[in-house]
Amino acid sequence: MAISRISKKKLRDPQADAPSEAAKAILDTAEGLAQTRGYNGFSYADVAEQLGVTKASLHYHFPSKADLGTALIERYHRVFLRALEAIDLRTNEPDKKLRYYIELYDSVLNNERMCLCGMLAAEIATLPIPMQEGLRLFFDENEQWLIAVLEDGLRIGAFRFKETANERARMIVAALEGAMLVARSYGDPARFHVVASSLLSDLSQAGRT
Amino acid sequence: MAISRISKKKLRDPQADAPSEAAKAILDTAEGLAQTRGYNGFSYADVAEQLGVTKASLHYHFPSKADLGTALIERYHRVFLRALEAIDLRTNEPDKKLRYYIELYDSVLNNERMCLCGMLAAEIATLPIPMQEGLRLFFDENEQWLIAVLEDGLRIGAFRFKETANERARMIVAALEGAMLVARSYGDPARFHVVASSLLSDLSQAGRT
DNA sequence: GTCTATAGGTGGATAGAC
DNA sequence: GTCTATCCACCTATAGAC
Repeated sequence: MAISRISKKKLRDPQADAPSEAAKAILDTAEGLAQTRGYNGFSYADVAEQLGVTKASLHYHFPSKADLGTALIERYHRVFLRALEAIDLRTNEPDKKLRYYIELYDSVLNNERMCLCGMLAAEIATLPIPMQEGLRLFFDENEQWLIAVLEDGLRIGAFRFKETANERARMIVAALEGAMLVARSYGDPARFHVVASSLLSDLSQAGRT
Repeated sequence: MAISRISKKKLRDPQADAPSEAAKAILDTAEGLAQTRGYNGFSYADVAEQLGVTKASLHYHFPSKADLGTALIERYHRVFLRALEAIDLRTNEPDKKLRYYIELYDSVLNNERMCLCGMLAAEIATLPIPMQEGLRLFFDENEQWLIAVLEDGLRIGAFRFKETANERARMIVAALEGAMLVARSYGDPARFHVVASSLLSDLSQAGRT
C-alpha cells in the first residue's frame, strides 16, 4: 500500500499503468469533486454516490485517499503535458501559443472548476508528501513550457518584457491561477478574461523605450 | 443561532460587537489554522487544543462553525481596511501606495500563511452563503482601493496601462493572490516577490508608444 | 471486482453541572 | 464562561462473502 511517487517516466510513458475503466470513472468523478470542493471537501462516499457503487469498491482501486489524490495529480499533469505538446504542433507563433495556453485554463473555468493543482496548492499543508511533490512538478512543467514560448517570442520580437523569461513565466502562472480563484468566487468567467487580456497586452506593449 | 450577514456598517463601526478576550483568542487561533490549512482543514478540536480549552467552550462564543467562519472573514476584512487607510495616511504617491499594498500581502506570506480570503475562495463551493458573500465583499473593497490608486497614478503619470483602472485592479489582485498560492507551495517567498516586481515594472513601463 | 457489514476515529454540536 | 459527558453523522479503511 506504499504511496507511489510521481516519476517523470510515469508522466510520459503512455504504457505505464493503464488504468481500468472503473479506475478511470473513479478518477473522473473524484477530479470534478476535487476541482470544485477541494481535497478536504470531498469523500469516498461522495464519489461512490455519484458513480452508484459502494465505498468499498473504491478502496479496491485506490486503497487510500492519498493514493487517489496522487493518481489525480499524476493524470491531470499528464493530460496537461499532452495539451501543451498539441499546442506546439498546432502553431509556431509564440503569441498564438500563449493564447492557446490561456484557453486551457479558460476551458477548466467554464466547467465551473478550479485548476486541480491550484486548488490543491491552497490545501498543501494538509496533503501527503507525494501529493505536495506532484503539485510542484506540475507548476515546474508549466513554467518550463512558458519559458520556451516567452524566449522564442522575445527573440522574434513578438513579446517585450524586462525580466527574465523565468520570472515572467512565474508571473503568468500566478496571475492565471489567481484569476481562476477570484473569478470562480463570483461565478464570473469575465473576471478571468480581463486578467488574461492584461497579461497579453503587457507582453506586447511593455519595455518599449 | 441565525448566521449574521456581514454588513458594511459592522465593518466600519469600531464599537460594533466588541469581542471578549476569549473570543479574540479563538479568532486568532482559528485564523492561523484557516490560513494554513483551509476552512475544511481545521476543526474545533484543533482550536481547542492550541488554546488549552475544550471544544464546548468554543461553541459558547461561536455556536456553529459557520458563525466562526463568518466572524473570521469579517475581522480579517476590517483589519485589512484599516491597513489600507493607514497607507493612505502615510503617503500620497500612488507608486508607494502600491508598494505598501504589496507589503501587506508579503507580511502574510512571511508568516507562512495564505491570504485568508484567497484560501477560502478556493473552498467557496463548500462554504455557507454568508461566508461566500463576505469573500466577495473583501475582494470588492480591495479592488475599489486599487482603482483609486491606479487612476491617481495614471493621472499624474506615475503609472501607464491601457485597460481601465478596474481591469488593471482585478489583474493585480489575481496575480498577488495566485503568487501567494504558488509561492507557499514551494515554501519560497521569492516566488511572490518576482511576481510583485513584474506587476510594478509593467505599470511603469507599459503603454509607451 | 463489487458487495455487506463493520471497525475505529473524528466531525460539529448540545445538555446540564459548576 | 468553562467544564464533563454524550449524541449522531460522517470519515477512512478493512474483512470476508459472492
